[in-house]
Amino acid sequence: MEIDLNDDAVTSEAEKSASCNEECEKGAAFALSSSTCSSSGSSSARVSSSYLELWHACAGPLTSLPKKGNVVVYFPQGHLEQASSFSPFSPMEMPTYDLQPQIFSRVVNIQLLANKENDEVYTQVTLLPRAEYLEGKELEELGTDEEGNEATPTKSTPHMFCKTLTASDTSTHGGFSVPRRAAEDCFPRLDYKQQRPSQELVAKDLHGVEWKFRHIYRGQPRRHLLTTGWSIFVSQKNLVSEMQGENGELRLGIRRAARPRNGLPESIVGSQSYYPNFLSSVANAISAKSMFHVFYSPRASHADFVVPYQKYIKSIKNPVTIGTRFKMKFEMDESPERRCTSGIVTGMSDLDPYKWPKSKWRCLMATKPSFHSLGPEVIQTAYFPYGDIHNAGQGSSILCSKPTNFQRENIPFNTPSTQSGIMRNEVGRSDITIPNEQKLQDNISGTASLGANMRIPKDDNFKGQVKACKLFGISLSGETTAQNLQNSAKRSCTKVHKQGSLVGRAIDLSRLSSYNDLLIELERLFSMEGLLIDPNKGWRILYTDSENDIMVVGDDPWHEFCDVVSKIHIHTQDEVEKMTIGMMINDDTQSCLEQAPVTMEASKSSSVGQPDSSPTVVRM
Amino acid sequence: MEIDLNDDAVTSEAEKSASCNEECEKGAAFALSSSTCSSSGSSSARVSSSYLELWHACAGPLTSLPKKGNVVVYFPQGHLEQASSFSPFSPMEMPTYDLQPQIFSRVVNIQLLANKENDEVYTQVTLLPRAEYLEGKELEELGTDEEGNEATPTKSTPHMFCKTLTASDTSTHGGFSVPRRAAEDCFPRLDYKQQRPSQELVAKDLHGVEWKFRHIYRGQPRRHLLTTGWSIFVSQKNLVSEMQGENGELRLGIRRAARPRNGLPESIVGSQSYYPNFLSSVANAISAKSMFHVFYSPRASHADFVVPYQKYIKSIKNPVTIGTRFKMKFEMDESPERRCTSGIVTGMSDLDPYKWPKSKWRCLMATKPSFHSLGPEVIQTAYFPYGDIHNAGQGSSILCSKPTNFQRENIPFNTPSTQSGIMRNEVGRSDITIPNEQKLQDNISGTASLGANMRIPKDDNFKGQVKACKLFGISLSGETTAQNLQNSAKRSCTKVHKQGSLVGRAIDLSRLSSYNDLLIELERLFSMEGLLIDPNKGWRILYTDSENDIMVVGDDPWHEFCDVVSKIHIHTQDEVEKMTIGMMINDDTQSCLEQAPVTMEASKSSSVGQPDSSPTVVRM
DNA sequence: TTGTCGGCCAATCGCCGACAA
DNA sequence: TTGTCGGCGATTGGCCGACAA
Repeated sequence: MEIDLNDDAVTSEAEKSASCNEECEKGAAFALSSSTCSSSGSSSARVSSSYLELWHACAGPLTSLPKKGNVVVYFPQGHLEQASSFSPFSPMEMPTYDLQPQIFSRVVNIQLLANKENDEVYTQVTLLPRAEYLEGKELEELGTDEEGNEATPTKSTPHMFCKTLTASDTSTHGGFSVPRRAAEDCFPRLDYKQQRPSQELVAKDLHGVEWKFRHIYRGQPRRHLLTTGWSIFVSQKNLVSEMQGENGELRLGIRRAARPRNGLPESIVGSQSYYPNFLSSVANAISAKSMFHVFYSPRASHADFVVPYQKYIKSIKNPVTIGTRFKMKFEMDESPERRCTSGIVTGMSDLDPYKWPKSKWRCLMATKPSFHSLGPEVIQTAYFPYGDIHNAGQGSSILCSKPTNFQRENIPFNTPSTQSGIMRNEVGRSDITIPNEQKLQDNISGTASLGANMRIPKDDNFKGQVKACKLFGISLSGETTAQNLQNSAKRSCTKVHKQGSLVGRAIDLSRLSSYNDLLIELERLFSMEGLLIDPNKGWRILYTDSENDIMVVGDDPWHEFCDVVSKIHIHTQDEVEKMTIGMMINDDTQSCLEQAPVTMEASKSSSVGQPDSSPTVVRM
Repeated sequence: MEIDLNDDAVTSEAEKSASCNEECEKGAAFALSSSTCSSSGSSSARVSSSYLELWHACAGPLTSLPKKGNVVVYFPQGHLEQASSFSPFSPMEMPTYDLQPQIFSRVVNIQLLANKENDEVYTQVTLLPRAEYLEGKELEELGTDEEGNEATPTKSTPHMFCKTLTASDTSTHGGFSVPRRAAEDCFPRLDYKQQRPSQELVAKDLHGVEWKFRHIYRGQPRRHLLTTGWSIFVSQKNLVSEMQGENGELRLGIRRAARPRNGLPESIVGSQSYYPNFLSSVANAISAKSMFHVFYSPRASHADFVVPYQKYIKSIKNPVTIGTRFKMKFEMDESPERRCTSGIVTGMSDLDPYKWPKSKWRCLMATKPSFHSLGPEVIQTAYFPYGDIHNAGQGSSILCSKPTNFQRENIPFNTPSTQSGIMRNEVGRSDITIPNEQKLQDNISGTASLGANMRIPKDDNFKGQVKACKLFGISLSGETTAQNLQNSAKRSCTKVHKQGSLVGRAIDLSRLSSYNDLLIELERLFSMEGLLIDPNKGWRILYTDSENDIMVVGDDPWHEFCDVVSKIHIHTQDEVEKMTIGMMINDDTQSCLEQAPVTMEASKSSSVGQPDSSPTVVRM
């Protein structure tokens, strides 16, 4: 845990602020400012700069937000993805109201908020759909004033310090030891002529709640301490606290070392999980040309589903192609250092061509890596920080070289630009594994890995409908395969629902040994003899997996399918096509299906010391 | 705050239980039971009886709930009313999707839950819209089995005591003083030969969390005390606690003196407040003939918007007319006594004739009085316990005399029976005030009153649309009325409903060992010898599982079926086909509908060692 | 029968400088 | 410069019976 101290009165040490942001990846921020405006509610139109800085200090250095008035692209698919991760409903049960995969909107408002339950920061973004923005719209027409114009704090952030809380700081035995420079820069000056100079500090947290501390300068040698009041703060904030200052008083913020499980308040999570139809408010807003709200937790690991329009257009115009090298930075939960990883894009596809054809969601962009549901030993999924992919040379650590000729097998590179993209990779569905290159922490028994693999289609039944190619990934150390312990199957049978029928059946997969067995058994259960085996009869079989994703039956190896399936669905082809709004089935897309394998090969590590973990190249 | 103590092992003192419920209007319930089944999750199909009793103890004596399988009337208007009370959106902004004001549904499931934030009880009701129930449907067609068939605890509730916590009980200075009778009835017997006999008690709260207490008998004179562990419980539960017992252990529940501001968890409140379109899920469910969920907090003051169908029909057929005298009971926040009030109906109207024409919401029924937002001095609004209005002579305190000639002003009495009803009264809109008649508490500066007034239409613009007359009420106070504890079965049996029969049966699956046994038993129960075994006789057996899915009986291994089944349904083949939403694609596919399920033939179990995992063969 | 209190012992809190990394 | 610790006084926790309502 760390602490930031910021004094608005001093604005000269930009580099200090920057380095602080660097260090404050996990911890608490403590800041002091000297402005005198009254305490501002979160709904107040004017948000003080120190509140802004505090919020960003808590959010972490990787968080950037659009500004009011910016045009952004909203991805309902991504929103749905976030919602369904909390919801008992599968995405299949969440109607999409025929929403377009990309919704161009203007940011009417953006509120920087904090979860009262755990002080985690989050935002409420108010969007006004603007149908007049089209994908083809030229950048010139929009001007470039919005370029990179995100609501990040200014570099000229004044005094602010970070300190990782020590055991002594958080124990009940004593108070908080204030680094000397921090106290001198950020606290009112004490009268050092006294034997034990002291004063009372009053600080506000992100909720506006005041905290009082006794600040004393004592000991031999002398040092600054926060004594009375500190222990209460530690316990109330659950042992992890940050502090910020504002409004002539101190301000407190919190950023915990570990990624939050619940970045959003339960009340908001519930709003998306208890009612599977939350997207209808978006549909309503679009038809009524009115606003809608989106909640987003930058600290939680969900991918950004609101993306600046400029970056979106840039990505469209500069599609990532197979073979593109990349590097990405990310934050580790348990380690103070920033890690980097790199790799090569090996494939692209639509994530869900049924419901969201032509969606650019996660195809042209992605976000921070998602580790929250995993132990430190295993990293399953890697996303890309969307903006940074194309920000090479702008201080970003993401490097985008031209596509190389790196290739393997006979994978064609003819990727339609409208469909190209970077796909996430999931270890759980892998056929191959990438060697680990780096341990994340010595004291962790397992080693962490950024898994990366590819799912290989083995069934031609769905040819032309699924562009099944996946991408790659990268591993860092430790090779523990993700085990789905979540097979909470109290039942030995898997439920099967047939479209149109409220009555489900159940089937014991352990008694079957192949997909063929499954088809025969399903045909028998539903008296559909011959109808499922033959794809021309118009039936399709899908399933919901352990992550609530709707998948096509037959892609995975049989035993892996059995491990992850939670429910099987029998649908008519017509119904499946309804999920596939206007998707073109042609040779171009089909070709992707036929390319199978994937192999990857670890490249040499360029790392020195350790900070930036070695890049890994994956190729197909 | 009060405490209930309940010992399942003793079931003989019904009157004690009743008086306990009487006293426990506010406080905590503490109960001890001796059953030995393992801790049950809230999603478990079988809920222990002590959990049920604890829940009801926490909910308070006025809470009654429909049972699974009951037909109810769902009022989206009332639901919207509840939602908008939390929401930043006005009801006007919440689309109603052209829902009918009354939606007839069958209760598929009802879960008794508790708010983890504050232990307040609430329920999740799963409803399946049943369009075939019409307002005009005769009671006779439905039979009377559902009459008063609410899921309230039985009269035979065993040992349970109530105690209002004293200052000493909740201070940090000491422990909890257990009333002697309570300790003797509900706690394991101590060895009184010892000088200071003591033992450790373990209790579970509604969330299944265990709490341990040292129970000691000491002092001069001797008394029972809970010492070690008590103060932690007090602080964790925020100074107000109740306790209940179950499963061979103690159980803890909480019912606070004051009505909760947040009966529902924030996550659920948020789901209705952040998204103004939550009713769309209802609309979707109706069009898809699928289920939807309703959350309801009996302790919060919202009016019931799910009402038993029978009571609804009764109210329709016996409309309250202007001049009807009534009496109603209600709970006071600050006073342990039950209060009664009485009055005369002076007018009726549609509450919102614009959005909800012909709505019976609150016109034919109403609920507990709503005081939560008011100080003790003024009681503004009075609702009627819907069911009791017509329950005169059944132990209810509501008396319904014939309409008197009571009238006031020149309010016309021409009330169409289809529109007549009792309207709530709101002081805020009153033109006249009814004198207060009784102080509720001497130490309250103001006097309590059940405000009662009348709103007089002053604008003829709405003539013919708004029958604006209101009613009023009179404060009585101090009058304790009889308690009507509805008995309902806490069943070890699984209910079976046969299509076309309003009378359900129950079957003890633990006495059966195979599907074959089940079929034979079902045939015997319903005098259907030979009809179920033979699939060609046109009958099908379905069941509702713990996840509320409707499944075919026979697919799962027998013991797993027993674990997850919550209700068994015997349907005709025709009816099952109706559940299949017409999806004619071609003749081929149609064929599978006609054959549908189901016959099963339980094979002999070949298992050794695992008796119940017998394979089951199903053929069609 | 039980609510409140004084007595009293133990545990913890939390402020201090010493000391050393 | 600052993390940890021993010392130690103050506070609180919490068990006991006395006493009286």
